[in-house]
Amino acid sequence: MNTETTRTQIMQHAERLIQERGCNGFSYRDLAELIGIKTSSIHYYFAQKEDLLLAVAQDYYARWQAGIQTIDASVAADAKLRTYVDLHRRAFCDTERICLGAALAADLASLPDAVRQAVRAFYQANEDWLAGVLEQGQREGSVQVSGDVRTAARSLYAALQGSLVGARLFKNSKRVHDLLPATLGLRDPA
Amino acid sequence: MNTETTRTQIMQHAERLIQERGCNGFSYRDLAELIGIKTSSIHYYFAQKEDLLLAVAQDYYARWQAGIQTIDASVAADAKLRTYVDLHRRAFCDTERICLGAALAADLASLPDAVRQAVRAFYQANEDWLAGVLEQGQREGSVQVSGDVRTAARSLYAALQGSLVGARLFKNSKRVHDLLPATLGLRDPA
DNA sequence: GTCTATACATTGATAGAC
DNA sequence: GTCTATCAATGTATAGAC
Repeated sequence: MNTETTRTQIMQHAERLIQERGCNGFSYRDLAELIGIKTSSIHYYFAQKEDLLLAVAQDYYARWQAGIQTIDASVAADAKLRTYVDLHRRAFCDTERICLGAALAADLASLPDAVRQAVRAFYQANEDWLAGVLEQGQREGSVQVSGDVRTAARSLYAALQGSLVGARLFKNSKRVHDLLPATLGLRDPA
Repeated sequence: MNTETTRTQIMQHAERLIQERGCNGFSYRDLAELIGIKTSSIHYYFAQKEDLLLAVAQDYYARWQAGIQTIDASVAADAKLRTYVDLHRRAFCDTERICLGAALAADLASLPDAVRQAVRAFYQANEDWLAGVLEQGQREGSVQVSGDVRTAARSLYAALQGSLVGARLFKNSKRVHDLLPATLGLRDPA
C-alpha cells in the first residue's frame, strides 16, 4: 500500500508542525510549499483547518492505541512500564518532537471543541492504561505505588509529558529514560 | 505605585494569552482591543512581537524567582516542597492557566532565540532550586530520593509542569495537589 | 504617549477551469 | 484531484500628526 498519498503527506507534515510550533504556528501555505502543491489542494482534503487538526489528532490517538496494544500483555507490570516509557523515548529520539497531545493541550483555549475533546480522550486513554498497569504491579508486587493507582497514573503521565518537553528544551533524551527510576524507583532490570 | 500603566496592561494580557493560546495564538490587534488602544501604541512599547515575548518571559521569570525566595529558608525540605507546589496550585486556581514557561516551551521551534534561552534559564533555575531542596531533604531525612538529586529534581519539575497541563485539561486542581504524595510519597503533615 | 493612516505580507477560504 | 485566480480578513509594522 502506498502511504505517500497527498492526504497522508498533509497530515504527516501538519502533525510535525503542530508538535514543533503549536497549532497556530503553521499555515496551509507552509504545508503546501513543503509538499509542492497549492493551498487549494489542501482545502480539497480538509475544508477547514479545524478538520485537519481533528484528523491529525485522531490519527495520532489511534496509532498510540495500537502501539500500547503491542506491549506484551503476559509480562510483569514493571516491564510494561519500561516498554511504555521507552516507546516515548524512542519516538522522541527519532523525531525530537514532544507528544502531539501535549502540544495541543498547551494551546487549549484556541482549540476547536472537537479537538479539545479528542485531546481529553487521548490523555484519558493513556492514564487509564497506566492505572491498570500500576494496579497489576501492586497486585503482583513488581511496582510500589503510594496511594490511589489512578492518582499515581495521572502523576506519572504528567511526568512523562513534562519530560518530553524538557528533553527537547535541553536536547537530552535521558530525561525521558530517567523517569521511572526517579518517580517509581524502578531501576533497570539486571 | 500605579501598576496599571499601558505597558503593564499590555504585558499582563500578553502573558495570559500566551498561557491560554500559545505564543502564536494572539495578535497585537487582540491586545489592542482588550485594552482599548491602537496597535501602533503597542509598537511604541514593543517594536516587534519578539520584544514583547521576551519582556513577558523575563518578567514572569523574575516574579517566580521572587516567589521562591519568599519560601522560608529555615524550614524543612518537605515543607519547602509543599509550599513550592502550593504556590503553583494556587496560581492555577486563581487563573486556570498553565506555567508560562511550559506554554512557551511547547512552541519551541517558533520562538525567537532570546526567548528560547529565557525559557531554558527559567527551567534551569527551578530545577536547580528543587535539586537543592531535595539535597537538603536527603541530608535531614525529611525526603527520600532514589538516585541522583538533580535527576529527581528534573522529573519532579516535569511532573509539576505536566500536572498543570492536566489540571487545566480536566479542570481539576487536585492533580497539582496530589503531586508530592504520588511521586515522592510525601503525605500532608499531621 | 497615543492617534490616524497606511503599507504590505500572510491567512483561511471559495469559485470555477482543466 | 489539482490548478489559477481571487477574496476578505487578519497580521506585523511604519510614518507622521497631535
